Amino acid sequence: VPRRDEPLETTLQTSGRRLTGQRRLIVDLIREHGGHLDANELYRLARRHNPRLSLATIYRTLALLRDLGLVDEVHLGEEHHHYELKPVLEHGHMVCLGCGTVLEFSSSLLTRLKSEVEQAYAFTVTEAQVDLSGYCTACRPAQTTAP
Amino acid sequence: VPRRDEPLETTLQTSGRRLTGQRRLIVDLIREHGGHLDANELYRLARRHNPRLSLATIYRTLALLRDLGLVDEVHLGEEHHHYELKPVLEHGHMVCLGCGTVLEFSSSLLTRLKSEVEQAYAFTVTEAQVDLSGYCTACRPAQTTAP
DNA sequence: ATGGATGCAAATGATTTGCAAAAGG
DNA sequence: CCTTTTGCAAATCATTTGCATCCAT
Repeated sequence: VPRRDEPLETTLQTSGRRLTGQRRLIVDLIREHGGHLDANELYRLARRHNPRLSLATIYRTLALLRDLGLVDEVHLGEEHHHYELKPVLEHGHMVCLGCGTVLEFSSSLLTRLKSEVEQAYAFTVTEAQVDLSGYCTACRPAQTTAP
Repeated sequence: VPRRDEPLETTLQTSGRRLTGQRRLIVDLIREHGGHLDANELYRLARRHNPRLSLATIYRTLALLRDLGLVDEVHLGEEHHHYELKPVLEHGHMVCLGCGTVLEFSSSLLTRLKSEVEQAYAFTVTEAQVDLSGYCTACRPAQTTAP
C-alpha cells in the first residue's frame, strides 16, 4: 500500500519548490474528494479553509502538480478540466449523461489495450485516458433523446 | 461500404433544417482532412472557399452536426475540441507529445472493454473516447523530460 | 413569403499573466 | 535575506449569443 502524503513534499523540495499552505490544502481537498473536482469546485472548497486564496493560485497549483506528475488532468464530457490524484492503478471513467455522475472503472483490458497498441503501432504510450459516456442504472429509463 | 454524402442532406431535411453552402463546405472539409481539425483550423480552411464565413457559423454548425450525430467532438490533449466525421468503426487516438500528430488506432479490445464495463457496472455505454498520449517512433529518442 | 441561418460584434466563461506584496527555507 | 508564491486585476483564448439581414425552401 503506497503512502500518499510524502510525494508532495519530496517532489516539491527536489525541484526547489516550496511547500505552502495553499498547496497542501489543495492536494488535501483533491484527495478527500477522490478527484473529479474542477478548478471552480476546488476554489469554493478551498475558500472555506482559506478565504483569501485566489482562483489563480488554484490554477497555478494544478498546473504545477500536473507537471510534477502528482495529479492527472482529465477531460470529461464537453466541459473544463477535472483533476485527480495520480491513480495507483490504471482506470477509466464512466460519465452518466443523465445525472452527470462520474464513476471509475478498472479492467485488465485497459492494460492489454495499451500494450497491444504499443506493439501494433510502434508508439510508446505514457498515458491513457478512457472515458465512456452513457447512462447509469437510475437514468437509463429516462433517457431523453432528440437534440 | 457506407455512402458518406447523403446523411447530411437527409438528416437535415428530416429535422427541418436547411442545407446551406456553409454547412456543406464545413462537412466537406472535415471529411477531406480525415478529422482531427479544431474550430480554428476549420475556420481558416473554410475562408479560403468562402471569405465571408464567420467563426460563429463554424461553431454553430459543429454543434448542430454533433447533435445530429454526424460528427464526433473529441477532446485531445489539453486543448480545445477537435471534430471528425462519425467513424464507421470504433477507434481511439494516439497523440504524440513530441510532434503533436494524431493517429487513429482500432482494436477489438476496445469493443470488448465496452461490453465488459457495461456488464460489470450495469452502465449503458453510448460512446467511448480513448486517447493514448505518448511518443511516436520519430519522437521517442528526443523525449525531452523535466517540467 | 417566411422561418431558419448567417455575419458581425459584443458577451461570457475558463484559464493565464504582470506586478507588487507576502512568506517559505 | 532572497527567491518562490500569492493575490488582485487585467489580459487572453475558446466559445456563445443578440440582433438585423439574408437565403433556402
